[in-house]
Amino acid sequence: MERQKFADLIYYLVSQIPQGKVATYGQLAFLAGRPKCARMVGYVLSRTPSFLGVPCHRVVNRLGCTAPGWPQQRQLLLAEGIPFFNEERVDLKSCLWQPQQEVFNQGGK
DNA sequence: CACGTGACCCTAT
DNA sequence: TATAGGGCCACGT
Repeated sequence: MERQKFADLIYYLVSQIPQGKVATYGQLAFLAGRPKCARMVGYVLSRTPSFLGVPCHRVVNRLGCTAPGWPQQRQLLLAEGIPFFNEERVDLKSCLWQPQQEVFNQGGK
């Protein structure tokens, strides 16, 4: 089941997003080896059972907009200290997760 | 099988 | 930064 593997990978990647940081759908799609499947990432996350404990609230679109129809996401992000420009947008400039940082950490920078 | 939809993204203006 | 148009992929009808 490629799709299930894709979903698992997305869940894994999202779970790696540190608190106080956010990632974009395109970013996750790229990391999952499917740069053109940002929509799939959104689809997968939209159907992610809460019992999996995946912090999907740390995922926003490339403009920093929170998911439509899910106002709670904003509160969750605010609770982690993520600054908002307005009701729908976060300040990606200062909160965007940069996976390479993790690589550097592991490599012993 | 065709068509519409969606928690998206890229390029051009 | 905002809008408009096109592309992508999986799913439901």
